[in-house]
Amino acid sequence: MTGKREQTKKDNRNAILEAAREVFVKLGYGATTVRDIIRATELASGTFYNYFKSKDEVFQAIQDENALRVRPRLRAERVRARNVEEFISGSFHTFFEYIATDRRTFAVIRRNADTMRVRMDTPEIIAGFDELRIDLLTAIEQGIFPPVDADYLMASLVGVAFEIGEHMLTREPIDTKAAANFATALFMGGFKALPHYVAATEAAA
Amino acid sequence: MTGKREQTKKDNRNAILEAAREVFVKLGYGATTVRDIIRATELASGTFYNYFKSKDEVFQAIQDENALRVRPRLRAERVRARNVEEFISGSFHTFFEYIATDRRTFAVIRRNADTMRVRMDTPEIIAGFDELRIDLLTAIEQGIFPPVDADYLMASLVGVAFEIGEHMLTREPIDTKAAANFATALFMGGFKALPHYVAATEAAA
DNA sequence: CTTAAAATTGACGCCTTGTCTTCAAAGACT
DNA sequence: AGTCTTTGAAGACAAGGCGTCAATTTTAAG
Repeated sequence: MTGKREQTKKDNRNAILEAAREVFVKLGYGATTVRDIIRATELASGTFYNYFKSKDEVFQAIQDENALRVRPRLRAERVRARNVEEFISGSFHTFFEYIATDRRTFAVIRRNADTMRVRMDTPEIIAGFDELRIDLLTAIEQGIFPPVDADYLMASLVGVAFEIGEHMLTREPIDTKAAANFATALFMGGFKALPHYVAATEAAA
Repeated sequence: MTGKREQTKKDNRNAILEAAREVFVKLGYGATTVRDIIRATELASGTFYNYFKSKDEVFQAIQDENALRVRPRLRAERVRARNVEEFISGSFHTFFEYIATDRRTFAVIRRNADTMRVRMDTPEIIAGFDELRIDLLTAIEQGIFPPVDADYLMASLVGVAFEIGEHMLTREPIDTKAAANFATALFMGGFKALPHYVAATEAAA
């Protein structure tokens, strides 16, 4: 017995999310209203607010779901890595393949005519960044990576991934391998030149 | 004689922009309304629309002004460069110093609680990116740079600049030189490893 | 001084927002 | 099965934003 109450709750939430995805792509994030979203469902306007506080929160929920889909893959890739190259190369390949495959989802993420860029501050996405930073620190401790500034390195990886990812999608045909190779080569060469670094807290210890 | 009409026109426009900067920082981009902006001036609501179509357009105008402030400096740095290192290093130093200095302006640019990230698609900013791409292509032609994928390289530079820039601002004290050195080293090392590349159009010729 | 053009004003109609009361359906208890 | 309680969907409502426009003031020109 599932409990009818629980079931409709899930159904309604999904209906709203699905409608939101649809409408965000069609109208763009900025132009869509909460009413646009519920109008695309069978529900009443007041019901929306039982599930989300605003259209922003729906957007976050969608982003979180996206992040949850890629994060485990990225994580697995990094844990499996036995050296720097596998770490970097695996991450880029996975990420680029994801955004190339999941185009429909990425359409929501991507630049909209009247909104900014990627929403990067949802809990899940932040958690993903943190995970990356910790994995980098671990790799440095284990001597897989040279002791560079993990925070800046993370920032660089993220920046390159998103920017190249976006350019990659504008090319025809979409070549995720070429994009990943470019990014990987950049970092593989760059590592050797990076200034070595000891975090302030560790230096004090 | 300046012409009184022209003068008040400029004054009004500036008043709106100044009020907008103030309000965007205070309330965040998403939460501010056109009314909030004009309320922070002496003007009437209708007047706003003689100058801008929406709050979005005001935001763009602010971004454009910002871009116009940095672009010439970046350009000069690149034109002066006699080799790869000067090109890269000069650009990063200039950019990081700019965002560190002009904090108030950057506060508008930076992540807001309820909006996304940087608006990257205003005409001036796009022009700035284009300028960078062209400078890169020129440098490649002149043999200063190896023949790499200029588009991806530009994307990487931009991604790294913005992401590291943001992290840099969270550290105390703010060390623009260290940030620039990190980014420069990454690319200096990375270059040598990048796959050589001939753009499709040129390859066809 | 008169007339024409330009630009500002603020009220207006339309729309969205988030809230709140009402009420039907689901589940609990006997 | 019958009654009571709780949940949550519904949809009306007040508050307030949006963009427009006729009226009015301000500047420039003749």
